[in-house]
Amino acid sequence: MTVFALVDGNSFYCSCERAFDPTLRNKPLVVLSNNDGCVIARTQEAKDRGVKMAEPWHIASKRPGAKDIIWMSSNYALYGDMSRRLYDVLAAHAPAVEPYSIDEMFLDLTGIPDPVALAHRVRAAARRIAKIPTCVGIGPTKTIAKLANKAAKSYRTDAGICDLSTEAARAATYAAMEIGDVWGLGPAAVAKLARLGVATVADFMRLPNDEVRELLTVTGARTHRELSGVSCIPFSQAPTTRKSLAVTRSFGRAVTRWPEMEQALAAYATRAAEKLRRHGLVAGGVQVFMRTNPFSKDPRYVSQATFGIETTADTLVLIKDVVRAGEHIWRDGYRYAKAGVVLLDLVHPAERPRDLFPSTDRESRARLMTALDTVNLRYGRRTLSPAAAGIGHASWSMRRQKLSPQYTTCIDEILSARA
DNA sequence: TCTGGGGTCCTAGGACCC
DNA sequence: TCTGGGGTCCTAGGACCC
Repeated sequence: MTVFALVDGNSFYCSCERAFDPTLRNKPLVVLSNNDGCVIARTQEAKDRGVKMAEPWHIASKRPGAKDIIWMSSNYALYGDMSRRLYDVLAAHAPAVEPYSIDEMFLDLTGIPDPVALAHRVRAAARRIAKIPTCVGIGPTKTIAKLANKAAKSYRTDAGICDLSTEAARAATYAAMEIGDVWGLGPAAVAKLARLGVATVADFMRLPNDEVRELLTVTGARTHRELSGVSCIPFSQAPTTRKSLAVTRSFGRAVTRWPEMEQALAAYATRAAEKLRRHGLVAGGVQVFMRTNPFSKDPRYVSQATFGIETTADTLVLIKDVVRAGEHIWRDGYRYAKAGVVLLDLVHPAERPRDLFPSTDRESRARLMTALDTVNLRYGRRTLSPAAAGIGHASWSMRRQKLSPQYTTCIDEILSARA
């Protein structure tokens, strides 16, 4: 039986700022996004004053009661550094750590005699050494650990730790938690479930898995299984290579002339190429997009172009290609609010993708398909062969699946089944 | 007036192939 | 008149995450 913990830095960006400026303690504080547009972190004191996550600051700051809130521009170099400190503290206490985001890390506590005691030690050390207050959620799957973390945050009396390892603990908590609190179920899923009268996690668990799959596709079904205690999202310490990389910006002022857009795209392409080299990767494709402001009443226009590039392309060639693609999708007469450059299909230059589908005789291919079906079903995915599943037509993209990390984790299993 | 900047995965459907 | 079945590759778009 697996045991996972999710450690989450409370109001992480704000806590980082407080670590370096103790006068900010006990004060309402928010950290804003680039251009100081939106609120991306809030202390409890700021939450108490009604500031919402991702709210435009020009709205939130005007509310009565928000006058004493201190705001800061974001400092990602600092937050990245603090994140590494937090990682070091966790790695010193737990057998395995998987960073999930800048402020969240999963621990694999399988086989640890007293996970809750360890969680207490981790929290104390994180506060003492990294100066970051944290909450810890514990459960047999990542989704349950995430939910436990949420619960630990909600019930502030609870010492910042919530353990949902046992069925009994889950039964009590699920009835009290809204379905929207579940990792993986967003607004669209919540709306669909509401139509079935599903409001709490307990309601959700009363639905059969097949029905969930029908309603929310394979991802929803996987979440459902995870909540029932079956671990479907594997723990992995090895950092995965990123698959894409983007440089996008909202313009401070609407762009209406091509030369301005051209300059912006050239700058984005340059930054993207820098990032690419910093990671030691090469790209197989590029996407260029531009759009008008979706919040405005102005005529709307959204367009993007995707094209392949030689992985050896240097920055100047990339800029030229990006600008040419941008010119292609540019239309006069619109007020552009945002544009970006995305590099796709990133790989390490030396890396050769493993060939899962060697051209073989009919019979061994059929055996491979059967093996894939088995594995896919176990991981809550739609089965590979549409014919085998009685589904009308093939919409299954082999390429996508090959690149999917979850698929990769099953490679050995598949290959051994094939043998 | 002012509404972030990144990411991942899944589904659908068209073009094309044998 | 009948109009397959199994596949690849690509684009577009939705949904979700932090």
